[in-house]
Amino acid sequence: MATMVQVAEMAGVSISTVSHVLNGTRHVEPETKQRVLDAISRTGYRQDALARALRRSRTDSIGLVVPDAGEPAFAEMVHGVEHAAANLGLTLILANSAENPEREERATHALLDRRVDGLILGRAAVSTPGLLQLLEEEKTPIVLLDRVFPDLPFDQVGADNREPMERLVAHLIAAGHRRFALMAGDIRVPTLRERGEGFGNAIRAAGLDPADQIVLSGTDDDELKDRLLDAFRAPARPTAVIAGSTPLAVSALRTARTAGLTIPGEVAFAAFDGFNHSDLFEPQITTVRQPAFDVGVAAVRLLADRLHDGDARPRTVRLQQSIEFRASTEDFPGVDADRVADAVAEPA
Amino acid sequence: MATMVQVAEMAGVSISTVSHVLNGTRHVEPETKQRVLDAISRTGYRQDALARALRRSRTDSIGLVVPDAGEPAFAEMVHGVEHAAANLGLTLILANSAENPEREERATHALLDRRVDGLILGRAAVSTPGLLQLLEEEKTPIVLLDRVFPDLPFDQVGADNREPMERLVAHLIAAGHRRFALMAGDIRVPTLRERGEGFGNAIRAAGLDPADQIVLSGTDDDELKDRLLDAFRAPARPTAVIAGSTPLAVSALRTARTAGLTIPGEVAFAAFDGFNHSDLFEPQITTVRQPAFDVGVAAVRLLADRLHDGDARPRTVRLQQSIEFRASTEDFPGVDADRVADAVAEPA
DNA sequence: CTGTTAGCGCATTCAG
DNA sequence: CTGAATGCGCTAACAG
Repeated sequence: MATMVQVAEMAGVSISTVSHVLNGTRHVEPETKQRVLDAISRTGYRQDALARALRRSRTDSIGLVVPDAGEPAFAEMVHGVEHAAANLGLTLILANSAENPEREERATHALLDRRVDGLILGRAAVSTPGLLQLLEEEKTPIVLLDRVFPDLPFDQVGADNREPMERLVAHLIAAGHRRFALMAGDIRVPTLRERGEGFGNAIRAAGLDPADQIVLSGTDDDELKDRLLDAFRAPARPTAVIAGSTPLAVSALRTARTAGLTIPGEVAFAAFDGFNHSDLFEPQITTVRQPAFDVGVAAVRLLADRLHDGDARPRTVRLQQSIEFRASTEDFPGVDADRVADAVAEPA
Repeated sequence: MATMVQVAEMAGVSISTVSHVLNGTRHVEPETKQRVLDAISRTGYRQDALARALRRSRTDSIGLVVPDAGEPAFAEMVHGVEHAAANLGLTLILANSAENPEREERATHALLDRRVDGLILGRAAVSTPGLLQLLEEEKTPIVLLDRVFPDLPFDQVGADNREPMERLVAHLIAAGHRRFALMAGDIRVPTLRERGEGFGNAIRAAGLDPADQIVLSGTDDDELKDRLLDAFRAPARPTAVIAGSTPLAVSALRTARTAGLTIPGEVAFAAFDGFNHSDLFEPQITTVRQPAFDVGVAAVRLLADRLHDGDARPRTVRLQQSIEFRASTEDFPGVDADRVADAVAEPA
């Protein structure tokens, strides 16, 4: 590979001049400039991004750590981040922690050691003390992605999770549902916790008895399924199930199948994040859709702003989710009238 | 950030010694080594990957360019590549060409300029002359991903596309189908071309009349839909539709809906790549499933081998696809007996 | 067993 | 308007 030295020799100028025509950083006589340009194209010279970065102390790259590259929602965020980064001329270094605290810390260090100009971090459900300390001390701008932590002094982007859950549950209550099962999942994850909170808010706001609601939280998928199955087989089974994420939705759907319950005939169903092309398949699932691509874009935007003004006050951006109402919550034959009467008779 | 110089000063040794304890590259007296280690932890020193890479002429990173980061199959490959790269201590620089030749060339250059140790390239449907020339001249190891080009002197990984298509079509023919529609898509893409070829092979092998088959190729999605709709409305409409990719499957399903045809009641259907969790939804779609994650892993493996032995003969690896047979091709009430008789009476 | 030194390829200050 | 020289932070001869 040719270096500036060979270009300079061929053009009969100093490497300083080559550098300046390359970067347009000072005036160069048109004629010499042309000689340099010719030498560049004849040698096929290309700037070495590494050496340039070392000298300038900027890499024009950003790092992205996601907690689960396999989940479609995160894959979409990666897509959005890549897109926005490319638009700014930044290259993207990607790492996946796979919800593993050690991998998360290692990946974060690896990216920082590569001197990324900024880092977008979707934290794992649980982080190492080392990572938390690193976050505190690190000077490189960091944006937290998807999983929003209230008290951290970082720019953060995520979806608004409580509001759509409240709206969804209110909708189902208005349709007559009184007993819900929520597949809440790992509530150490802010996203899932917030969705769970939205659920609680809606139940209380409607004056329903929280004791009638089944909230299944935990990290053991098999156990969640078992508990949901028990609920399905109990005398007063839930008439509506809400899943807080795609994996939880898969578990819920499998459990409904195991229990022999049809959707929406025997149980209503809705999911956050959900499945692609839900409009094409039965059951048509009511879905709270997160603008995952845009969340990624917004993260880059926050990062770029911070790169530009390091002292601005940290911002937390919440993107709105939309609810795609479909048959899975609409076409059920109606809730058992007795049970509805019970629930209404003895509000919380 | 602390540099080796401060560590060396604090430990009372030369930077050379610091470097050697860091890299374990020559023996250091246990006692001095300990002093260095102490100084490192007290200063919070971390190696600068940039400077290290510049000096060593290796970045311990690899580049990945995908043609469509939004397609789930490629997202899975990205996941697989990241996973395998991380296992080898390599960081991943990701770029998306979005099927745009200029972006592809720009991205490839950007990664190469960053001196990635190797590059995994999923080519766009059409590349610039500049990219082709670059590929020819470039010394950095390159592995072609997913889209296999027969005559190129590169390591390549992709799925075997002809065989499963042949098997699928044979299966459908055995079930009585004689008139197919293939959503072939952009046959400049090797993957789609190979799937199309597999289709042709199967038709010929069965002695069916190619003229009875409808092969819809092209890049204009609306036009493909229109032509499929025409086919659906023709007197002798196809009894089975095969989609060569997920986007094509979406188009086909929408068109079937427009035409008011039920699956599999009135038309059988199968798709390559398909949808996640197809077992949970109706219609349950027969799917040719590509091991996308493993394709990504295999690409890294090829690249690592090449990094280790640059002179080995280029290899092309084809991973096998599995066919998930489901109701969409199984439970149709049967093909129109007359038409079957016709087709059998006048073989190609 | 350890230290000194010369670059890796570039951007940039300082001279001219 | 252009060139010479310095150093970003590190590794790897080379020397002792």
